[in-house]
Amino acid sequence: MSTIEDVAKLTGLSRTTVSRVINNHPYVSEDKRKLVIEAMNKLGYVPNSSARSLRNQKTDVIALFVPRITNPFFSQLVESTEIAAADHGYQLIICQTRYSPEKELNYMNLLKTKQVDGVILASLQNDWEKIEPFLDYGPIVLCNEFEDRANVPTVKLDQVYGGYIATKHLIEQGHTKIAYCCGGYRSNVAKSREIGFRQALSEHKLSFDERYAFRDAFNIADGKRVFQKMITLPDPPTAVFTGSDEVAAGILSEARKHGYRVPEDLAIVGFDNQAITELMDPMITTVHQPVKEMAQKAVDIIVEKIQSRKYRKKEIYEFPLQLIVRESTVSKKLAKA
Amino acid sequence: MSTIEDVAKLTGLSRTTVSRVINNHPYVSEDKRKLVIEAMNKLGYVPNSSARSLRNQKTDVIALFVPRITNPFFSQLVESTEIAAADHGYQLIICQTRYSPEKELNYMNLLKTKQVDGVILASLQNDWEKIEPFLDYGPIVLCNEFEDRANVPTVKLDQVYGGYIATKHLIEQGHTKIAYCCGGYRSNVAKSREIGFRQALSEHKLSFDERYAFRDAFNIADGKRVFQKMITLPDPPTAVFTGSDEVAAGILSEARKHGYRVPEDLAIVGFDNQAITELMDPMITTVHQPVKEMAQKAVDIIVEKIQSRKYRKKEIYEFPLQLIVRESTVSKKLAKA
DNA sequence: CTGTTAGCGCCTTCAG
DNA sequence: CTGAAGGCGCTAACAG
Repeated sequence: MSTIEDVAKLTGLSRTTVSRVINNHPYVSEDKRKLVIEAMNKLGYVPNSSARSLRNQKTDVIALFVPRITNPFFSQLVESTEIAAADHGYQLIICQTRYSPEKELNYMNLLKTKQVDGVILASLQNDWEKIEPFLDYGPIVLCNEFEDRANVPTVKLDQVYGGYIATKHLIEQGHTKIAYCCGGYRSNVAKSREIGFRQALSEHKLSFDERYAFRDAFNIADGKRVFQKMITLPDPPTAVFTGSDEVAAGILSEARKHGYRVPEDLAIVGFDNQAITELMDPMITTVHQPVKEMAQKAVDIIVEKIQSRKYRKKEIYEFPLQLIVRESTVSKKLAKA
Repeated sequence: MSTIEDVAKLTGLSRTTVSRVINNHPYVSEDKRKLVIEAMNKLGYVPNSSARSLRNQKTDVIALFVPRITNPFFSQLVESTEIAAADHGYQLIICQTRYSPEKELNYMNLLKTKQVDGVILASLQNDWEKIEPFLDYGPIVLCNEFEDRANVPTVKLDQVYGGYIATKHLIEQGHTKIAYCCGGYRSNVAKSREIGFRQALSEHKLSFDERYAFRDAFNIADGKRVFQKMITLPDPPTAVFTGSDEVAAGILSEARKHGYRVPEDLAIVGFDNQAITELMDPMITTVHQPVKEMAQKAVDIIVEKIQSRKYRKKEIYEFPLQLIVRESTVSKKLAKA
């Protein structure tokens, strides 16, 4: 466990000079530089990062908050964020809030204790007022999730539009009884999709039926459960808009089990364009989200904020969403015609 | 950004006493303790973690190496590891090697620079000889992946048995032409499964047919590709053993597209027991891996090693695997009978 | 171009 | 029960 001092001694130079070599400073003669590098190799010397962090007041680590990493949307986000962060020389700490405000707040202390240089929030469990004070300690960037009151950079997708195009597509297939099936009461992502959903409805003189609304569907099991409930309804819907491909797949699988034909008896549209959509039979119509671009942008921004040290400015970066029509909404014969 | 000094001044006490309060030391009078806590709250004081790390020679961070986090097996592993780590008061840094030995080696420097207290390797891209020297700097635990020459704790699953039971099951369904379709030439996980595969074969007087072997299948697209190749074979297999549910799903989906009936024309067995196996039609027979238990154990061990400072002892912890029979290997009528 | 010096914020002997 | 002082390893003035 050699230190800079050891290298200095071995070369007969000062710690300063060694430090200069480490940090690629100019004004070091070529021969001394070589001498130092040689000594570092001989000793297997590597700078201690805690010492550097303490001295430089930065850790080169950022934290990414997600509810659960096993949600494929978020694992994609984590993957892309990790790659983008590594490109900038940053390590990534994963914080799974598991939808708990307490856990989220607790992880926020990473910023206060200076264990990370910045935080990317891909989900938000607390009121913004609880989060805002942490801006005293470092930058926060919202990525995916968003919040009107948040005075920070936000990288998001146009979820209203996403809800809109998916629903409009369903309406254009002739459906009038369309269920709404999303997850998260407090999430603005879900709220926006609902706005888009309602917008498409009202544009076509259809009204929102609260009996068709399910707002607690996150995963496959939820999808199955929702299907069960739906079919017990007096006048069941003929189509369903969902907030994730997992939910859509759950509904689809349960529908199949009950002998329902998709899309003839029930049309289903998913969200995220996960791999599963192309695996299911029928393949699931969905909304593609440019996760990679969003993650990349979020990292670019937080890196920039870490340097500029201006944290409290609201800037919105919005990426477009795209409907991908497959078989779960359009009967195969028609689609192939 | 207050420091311990600020708290000391505000209370009129010394830094030492404040430090004692922070670290729950005994021998601090109750009133002074309260005084300090009050002052900390007033100032919003939180200890600086870089300074603590430097002083204490530990970071309370561990690194987890995975090839890619979007592989559902690994995202499950990450999820469980993060939770277990948090329970022990550790943060988790994610290192995606993307199957690159260089990236892996590069991330290993986290140990050398003392940015992390320990490393959990869930995959291994380098020869052990390249990894071993890092044991000078901290503990390494193998989790999932393993290696004979590795002189470190290893938490693994009985992959030989996994390959064996899956293959045996296929044979018992009457198959004699069984394809082997796994990922990773260097991975001992894959190698072990092949051993189990061959073992089942030879126990039933069947021989391994190299034409039926595909060792570069990792994901859905690979599965599709493999199916295409398989059906062009002169005497194509009637069953296929795969190393992951994604590959199995890819094969299944492609088979369906080509009008093959599963399991009648082609029986398929997956690996991992991912959610997708119950979503596909037919549902996929697979091998369940107790990921959560494995992750939990790996964290327990690395935490213990960090404390004990003995890194170079080989210990094997093996968890059992379990065959889960579904529809992709047993025709529905029979299964329901 | 190189070295001396003073901390970054914290904890831990060692003395009271 | 409390405090003074040194140092973890590194870098950035400030002098030469």
